[in-house]
Amino acid sequence: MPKPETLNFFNRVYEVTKRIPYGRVTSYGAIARYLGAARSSRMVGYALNGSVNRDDVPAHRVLNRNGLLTGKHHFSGTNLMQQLLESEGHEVKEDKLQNFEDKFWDPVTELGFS
DNA sequence: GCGTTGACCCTCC
DNA sequence: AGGAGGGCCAACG
Repeated sequence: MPKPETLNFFNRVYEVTKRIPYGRVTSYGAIARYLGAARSSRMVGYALNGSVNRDDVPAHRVLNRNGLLTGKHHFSGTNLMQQLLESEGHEVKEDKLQNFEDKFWDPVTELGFS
């Protein structure tokens, strides 16, 4: 995360989201904690709403704490988010990612504190 | 500048 | 164990 001061909340969310490795997923709360705004998890989703138009931000790799595809409704197609996840080797059933904890990627743990 | 809104999360019945 | 409700905080109108 370069220059946190000059980057607003949205851009910081983008930076973290872009660093999610292929085949891994994370949660809104994890990103929020990494940004130091543990109570602003809703804003993470709000920010991703603007980033979904950006093709450089893999917003489909961000789920809620239960591994549920809560934001699938904001994608172009209803099942686009699920198909993107399935194309990365994930297993989605009933809008919920299977084996979520195993594929979970915590930026605080993986990237460490900024 | 105030009131509403939300791709969430935690706590309490 | 499961559901309902409140809290948070930044962006939007």
